Amino acid sequence: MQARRPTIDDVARHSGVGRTTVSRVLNDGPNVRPEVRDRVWASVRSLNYSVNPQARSLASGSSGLIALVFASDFDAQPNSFYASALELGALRECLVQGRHLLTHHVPQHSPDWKRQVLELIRTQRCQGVVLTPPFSDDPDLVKAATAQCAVALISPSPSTRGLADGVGVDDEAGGYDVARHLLGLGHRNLAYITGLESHLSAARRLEGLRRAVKSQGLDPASVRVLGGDFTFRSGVEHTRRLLGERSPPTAIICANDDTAAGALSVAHGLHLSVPDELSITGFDDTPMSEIVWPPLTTVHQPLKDMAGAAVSAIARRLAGEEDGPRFETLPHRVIARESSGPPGAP
Amino acid sequence: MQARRPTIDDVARHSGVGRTTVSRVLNDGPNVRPEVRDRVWASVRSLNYSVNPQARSLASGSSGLIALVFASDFDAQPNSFYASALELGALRECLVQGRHLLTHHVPQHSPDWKRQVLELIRTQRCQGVVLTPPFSDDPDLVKAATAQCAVALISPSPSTRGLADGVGVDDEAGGYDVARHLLGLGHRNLAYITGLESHLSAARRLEGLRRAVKSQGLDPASVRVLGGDFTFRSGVEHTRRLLGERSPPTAIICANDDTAAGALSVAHGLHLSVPDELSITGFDDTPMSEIVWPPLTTVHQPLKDMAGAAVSAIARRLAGEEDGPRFETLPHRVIARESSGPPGAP
DNA sequence: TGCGATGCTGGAAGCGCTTCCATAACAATG
DNA sequence: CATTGTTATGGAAGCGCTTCCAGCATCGCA
Repeated sequence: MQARRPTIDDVARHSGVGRTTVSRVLNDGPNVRPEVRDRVWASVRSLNYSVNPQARSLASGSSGLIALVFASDFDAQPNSFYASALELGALRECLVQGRHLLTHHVPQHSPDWKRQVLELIRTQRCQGVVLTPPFSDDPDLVKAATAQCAVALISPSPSTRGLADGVGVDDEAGGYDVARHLLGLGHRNLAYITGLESHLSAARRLEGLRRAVKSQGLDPASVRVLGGDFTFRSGVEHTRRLLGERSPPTAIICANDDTAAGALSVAHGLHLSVPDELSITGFDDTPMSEIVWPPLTTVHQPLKDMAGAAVSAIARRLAGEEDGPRFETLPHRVIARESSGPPGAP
Repeated sequence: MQARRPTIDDVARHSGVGRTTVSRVLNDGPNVRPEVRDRVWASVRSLNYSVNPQARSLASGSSGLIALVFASDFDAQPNSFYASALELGALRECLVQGRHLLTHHVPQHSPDWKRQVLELIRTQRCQGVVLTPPFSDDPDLVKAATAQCAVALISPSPSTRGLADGVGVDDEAGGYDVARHLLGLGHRNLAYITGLESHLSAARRLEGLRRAVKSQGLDPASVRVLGGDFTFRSGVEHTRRLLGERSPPTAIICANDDTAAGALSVAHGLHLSVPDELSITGFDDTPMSEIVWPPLTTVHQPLKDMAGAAVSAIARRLAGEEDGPRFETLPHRVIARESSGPPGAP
């Protein structure tokens, strides 16, 4: 498509220095006189030179690649807002770190998903991998990945926190906080639609919820818990079931915004007024929570920052600046919107 | 992190053949006896060898990289469902083609966005680039990109169709079809909230809309048109304005699902019943259209397939199998859901 | 039986970089 | 002024592949 591109040797010749010196300049290395440095940069500009990343990777023995792995089928719609937010955050930090991001979606229901993740790392020579839930909760996978490259986990459960660096919010506290919010509004009859069983951070939210209920002097066992899977559909199904019960809950806490949107949709279908007849809350504060009607009360998670922090943890580790696995807790907060209100209001 | 990985020479030694032969086997080249081929594959497996992609790129002089470029700020929420669907489709096809995808988000409001896109292609040695709207509508950018690598456009307007391969639906027909749907329900007072001005395919939808209106014997000029920008927010603002008019439209056609969600949200806020008092339609059929209440009538676009087709067009072109720029039209269809109905119904 | 055509194979030369190491220039020390 | 460091610099050896090309069997056909 075009003429031969200039190489480092062209730059060296053009600026009258050795190839090694050019390399030093390009990599901000030491021991180059300022005037030489300037001369080299001038040649780079005048030749419109840019380093060949492939050659650099080969020579330096490091690919610069960081994989971001999602558990989602190619054919199903992934939890787009969640995934996009993480991807954007990771992308931005990779730019800063001069690394490349390799986004990958692994069908979580395929029998060999672990192998697929590990193969990706192996064949692409990834130097780091960011695992998202529920992959970040799987000790086997995390251990195997750690043997191959630097690993950072998004919202890992306690079972994997000791195995690799991680970032996330305090899920238990998040669950506690939404529950307190609802209890404070006067709700006494709560239900929780969980995420996938394998996704332990959704389970931690439940623990927090129970703690809040107990702190109110209520029986934690009175909270109905239904096993969802983070999808809109599971919100629909479980909400239908809940509202068909003899004494339906006055508030449904959902493990994420998608599920809450499903719950909301059922309420609309039954002509229930939200929040007057039913309060519904989500989790994550994805844009979806402002798109549905009424806007969702939810727990904000700084997803982009989390992904960025994961990438920079990997970068630090590759630079040898870390010792033991470290978990970084980012702040969450309850965002009260219109989907929650006092129970039994007119 | 681990011992030296086996190289092609290790495989050659292990299977007792020359390095060249191994390379031939790995690349499915001709002129290798079946028994030798088997022997080499056996060695590959037993050594757990995998090609070093960096070395391969350098030696073959081709990076295998295809860039997927979106116009969106890192800090703003992109149109996630739209972007995710395209990314997934591109990702899958890249897997098939043995290429790598480089997703990139360029702030469309930065002054040098064109340069940014071209720099990405240049510095990363991309062999192909998939441009999404509104980048796919910019003749300058498309021309410049074509000079550097293979280009495929998502939903290009007529102004860029001749410049590079493209895929998309027939936007004009899509606009025509939703409009016919609404006219068929009895609506006579329509409004259209467009996408960004720079996004010409949204303008084509308007042309179709006008054609439908005219075919009904109405004055195309009677259709109110407001200049949105594809965001939820613009749906909110313009719908507020429209509903504040003396004779508000009975149906609002939005340039995409996000905008329609915004319109829906205003209707809810005003306690307007949708579709009885106001019909609202979207475009794209992203999952969002099933998440909002009531579910959106919208025009389905096969986004994943479009992205896949774009990648494979690039692959064909790189293989030298193409001649002139070709535009591939994929089928669209109106998905009638509950957000549209006869006007003025009880 | 002879001889060009064809099939199979491997040696060797790169691809464009980083990095080890030797060398040169110069400053600092006794 | 000789000696030891320190700072700059470039030569050369790879990194792990692909690919050109030469070499040798083998084959078909006259």
